[in-house]
Amino acid sequence: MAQSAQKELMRIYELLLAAFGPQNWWPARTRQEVVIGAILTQNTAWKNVERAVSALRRANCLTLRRIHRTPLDRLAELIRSSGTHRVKARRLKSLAAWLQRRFNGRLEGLFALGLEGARRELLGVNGIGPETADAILLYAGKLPTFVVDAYTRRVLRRHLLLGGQSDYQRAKALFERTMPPDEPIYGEYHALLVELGKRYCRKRALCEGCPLESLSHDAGL
DNA sequence: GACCAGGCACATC
DNA sequence: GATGTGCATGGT
Repeated sequence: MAQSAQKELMRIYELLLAAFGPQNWWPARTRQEVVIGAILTQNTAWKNVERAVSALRRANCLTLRRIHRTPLDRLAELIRSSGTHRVKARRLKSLAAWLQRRFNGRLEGLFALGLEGARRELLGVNGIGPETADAILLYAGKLPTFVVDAYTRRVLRRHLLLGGQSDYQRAKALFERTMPPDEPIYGEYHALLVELGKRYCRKRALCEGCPLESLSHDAGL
């Protein structure tokens, strides 16, 4: 089973890569921008995040140090377009304050703890859950941790690689058990799954034309 | 005018 | 431990 799951996951990866091409995530200029974007994109379409990032850039506020020094209300106004802006402003502030306090404002200090240590630290910060933590570790820290989102779980269930109660950890463990810990591939794979979801997972409709249609267990997403 | 988007925290059962 | 709800804007 482990062997076949591995083949299945690699097959899915190859099909998605062939269909969509490399996604080259994360779309950001700096590591701090990745971290900020990871908070802003929570439950939000990326297009709306881009507006918020642009506003932060115009305000010269696209680092955690600057965010740390920006008043909450001002910050919330800058990121309004990303939705739940008051919540996200609080989360960005708590993250920036924590990084300043704990690592003197430097992400290097965090990532130097290694994957497990840095992950534990991040999960202790208000507003950072498993998915956001893994996105930060993978795309900003270049550490090989797999990012699981709702689409990913749906794909795994659909292809019978996971049962009905597929929580975050189970899905993540499945990928990391069956694929070598390769950071570029993990990054590309997650991005491809998001792209798949965006194109074919709307409204639970059967996914006609989905690149995974040819796979045995696929009956739509 | 619904419904959704690259979630998370918190309350409740 | 599972499920429900608030957060809130902009696109379809």
